[in-house]
Formats: sequence, C-alpha cells, structure tokens
Amino acid sequence: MSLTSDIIRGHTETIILSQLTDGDSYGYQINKAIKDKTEGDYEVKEATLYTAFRRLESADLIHSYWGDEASGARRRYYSITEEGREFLENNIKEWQHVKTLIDCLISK
Amino acid sequence: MSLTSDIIRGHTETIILSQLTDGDSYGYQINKAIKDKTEGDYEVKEATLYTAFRRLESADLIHSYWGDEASGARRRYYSITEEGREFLENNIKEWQHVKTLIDCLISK
DNA sequence: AAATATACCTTGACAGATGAGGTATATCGT
DNA sequence: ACGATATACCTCATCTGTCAAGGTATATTT
Repeated sequence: MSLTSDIIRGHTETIILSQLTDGDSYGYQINKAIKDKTEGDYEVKEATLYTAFRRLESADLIHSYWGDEASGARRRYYSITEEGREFLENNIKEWQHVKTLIDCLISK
Repeated sequence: MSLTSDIIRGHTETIILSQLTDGDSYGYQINKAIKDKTEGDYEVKEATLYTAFRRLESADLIHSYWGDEASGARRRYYSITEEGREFLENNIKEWQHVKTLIDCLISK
C-alpha cells in the first residue's frame, strides 16, 4: 500500500468528477491529468479508477459513450451528469469541513 | 455509513496518537475528547476505536496498562511510545501534504 | 427497580483500494 | 523484422479499516 492510500481513500470519486468538469474525458487521460497535476506525487491505480467509473455510472453521476477514433485504441469517454455536479459540490463542501475537523484533532 | 466515514478513514490512528500526546488516557475518555473537540461533529465508533488500539499496540506505537480505580469500572490506560511519536510526526507531515494534493485535484 | 452513564470487549460483514492478470492497437528504436 | 514501450481498455481475488450488533460489569440517578 502506498503512502497516501488510506488517507486519500474515499476521495477517488470526487477527484474523478472534478476532472470531468473541464469537459468529457476518458480513463487514460484522466489518470494522466491526475499524475500531471500532482507532479507524480499521486496516481490513481487502474483497478481503482475503473471500479470507480462503474460505481459512478451506476449512481448516474457520470455517463459514458465510446469515442469514434479513426485509429489507435478505442476510448470510452465519460461525462458528468447534473446529479454528478451536485454530488461534487457537496463533496467539496464536505472536504472543506473535514479539513478543519482533522486539523483540530491532530494539530497542537 | 456516516457522512465522513470514508473521508476520515485512515486518520483514526493519527487522531488517537495525537490525543495521547497530552498524556496517558483511556478509551472512553479519548472518545469523549474527540467528540468535544469537534463539538459533536465527529466521533470514532467504539469498534473502530478498540480495533485501532489493538493495531497500535501490536505495532508498538502505544503501550497499555490497567488503572487502579478504587471504584467504578476498570480502565485500560494507553501511553504513546517513542516510535508512536515519530509515527505521529510523519503522519502529520503527510497530512499537510495530502491536504494540498487534494485541494489541487478538486478545486477550481 | 429501571434507566442512564461509565467502561470495556468481540465478531461478522461491508466496501473501497489494489496487485496481478488479461486484451488490443500504434509507434519507436535497432 | 522484431521487441519494447505507450496507449487504452477490462476483471477478479484479496486485503484492510470501519462499524452495526451483540456482549459484560459497575455506579449513579430517577
């Protein structure tokens, strides 16, 4: 288990949804965007990513469709739904709150 | 599962260790201290608390002993070890880092 | 006598994360 | 021509922290 695995647990869905607010994207690209944004400090494991996609789609927070690539490997694109945006908003607010909670519990 | 359960997952050990830097304490009191500090916003469930104590003691991060109460229910006291202090220091540093990571990934 | 507060504990089940495995196409270096 | 690497998808079994539900015991309050 990596350094930050249990600590970031539970944020995967929020992180994915947030990436999708910049526009539709696909698994591989989302993964790269996360690595790039954190300068390699954090990466979502593939298995984690795809199980999260399944959960999010089952919950109607995202929607998927196959891209029509002329060449190269096929891509499954995801777009965030209206419910997804609301869910994301709530999670972001919750995160702001949790940050202060944990700070209050572990800092001097 | 409560609002913040998966988001706080992984912080339980750090939170407990941090409470113990104020001096030795026992389960019930630690639990109350957490509830009080967060004004009831967050509480560690008993099962979670006691499994965490087992883990922490197995890892030599805390040490336990029975109090000699003249009356009332017996109390098992815990004290943080030197390794526990180092572990806590690292976790606090990691938390500062993770905060910026997640902010960078979910904020606009 | 019953309810509440203090104080401890275990067990089974759940859910998210992940290692390990798989498939397929395109490109780059030798 | 061939192997390595990058792109791009996926599943399954396993691990681990959390927690509901159950238990025990003592002291105080109603």
